[in-house]
Amino acid sequence: MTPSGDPQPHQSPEPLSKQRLRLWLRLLRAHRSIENHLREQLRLTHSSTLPRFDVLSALDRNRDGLRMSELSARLMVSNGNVTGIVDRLEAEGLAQRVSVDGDRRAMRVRLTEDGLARFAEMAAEHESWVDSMLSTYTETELSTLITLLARLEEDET
Amino acid sequence: MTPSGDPQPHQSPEPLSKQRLRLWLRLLRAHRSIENHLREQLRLTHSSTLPRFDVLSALDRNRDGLRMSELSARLMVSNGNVTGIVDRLEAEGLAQRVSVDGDRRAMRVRLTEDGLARFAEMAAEHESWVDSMLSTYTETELSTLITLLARLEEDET
DNA sequence: GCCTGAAGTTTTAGGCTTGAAATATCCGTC
DNA sequence: GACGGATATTTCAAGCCTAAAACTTCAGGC
Repeated sequence: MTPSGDPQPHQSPEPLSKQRLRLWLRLLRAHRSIENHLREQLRLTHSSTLPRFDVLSALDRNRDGLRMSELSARLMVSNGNVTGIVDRLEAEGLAQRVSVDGDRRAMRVRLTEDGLARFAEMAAEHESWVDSMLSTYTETELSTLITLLARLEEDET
Repeated sequence: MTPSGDPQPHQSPEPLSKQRLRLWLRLLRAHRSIENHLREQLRLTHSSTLPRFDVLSALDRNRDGLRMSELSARLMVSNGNVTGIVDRLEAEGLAQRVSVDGDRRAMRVRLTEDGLARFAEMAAEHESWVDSMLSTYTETELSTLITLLARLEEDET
C-alpha cells in the first residue's frame, strides 16, 4: 500500500492532507453513527425528532426565550429551517412565539410549561444514551477530545 | 458555577456523563461547521451537493460498482435515500445502474467515464478544503483524534 | 414626513432523509 | 414445481434543510 522507496525518510510517507481527510471521514462516521442512534431512541421513546430536541434544548438553556435568528445561529442552521421546526413545536404546544416590544419584526420563542416538562424527560434519557455511547473513553480521553475539537470553533473567521 | 462545599474531594465535581454530553455537543458543532463549509464550496464551484459527492466517492473507491444496499450501508443512510441520489446522478450522467447477473433483484451502481473525471476534479478541491479547515492540528494531534474516534466504530454491536 | 438600505422573519422550490409499505426476486422445503 | 419466508430495491408520506425571494419593519439622512 505504502509507496516503496521513499527518497526522504525523515519525511512522513503520507502527506498531512491525507491524514486530515481521514480525520474528517472519521468525524463524519462518528457523527452519523451517534446521530442515527439518538434519532431512533427519540422516535421510539418520545415520538420526537432530533431537530425538535435541539431547539427545545436551546430554549431550555435560555428560559427568557430566543429570537428566531439567534436560534438559527446557535444551531448553525438556516433561518427558514427554524421557522418550520418552531411551527411544529408550537402546534405540539411545547413552544410559543411572543412578540418583542420595540421591534415588530422580531419574534421571541419560549418554552411553554408543557415544553419545559417534556424536555426535562427527554433530556434525562438523551444524556443516558450519549453516556452509554461514549462510555469507551476515559476522563482524560474525553478532555483531550473536547479540547481538540473546541479548537475548530475558535478558529472560525 | 461549581457546586460549593464538595463533600468528597477525591471525586470529580462533574459527573462523567456531563463530560460525555459535552463531547457530543462539540462533535455535533464541529461536524456541522465543516459540513456547512464543504456544502457551500461544492455548490459554488461544482453546482453539486455533499450527498452526491459522498456517493461518487464510494463508487470511486469501488470501481467495479456497489449494490444499492452496500452503498447505503457504507454511507450509513437508508436504502430509499440512496435510490433518490443515484437517480439524480444517473440523470446527470455521472453514474449508471447495471444489472447483476444471477440476481435480478439487485442492482450494481458504477461511475461513468464522466463521473470518474468529474469526481477526480471535485475530490482534489474537496481535499484542499478539508486540509485548510483542519490545518490547526499537528500530525500528532491528528493521529490522536483519528485513533480515538475510530474506537466508536469498533464498539458498534 | 419620506426615501433608502438594512435587519428579522417567512415563503418557496428543490433536494435530502427517514420509516414503512409495496414489488419483485430468490431459495429452501415439500 | 408450488409455497413461504427472506432479501434487494423502490415508492410513499412526512419532515428536515438550504438558498433565494418576498414581506415587514426599523433607522438614518434628507
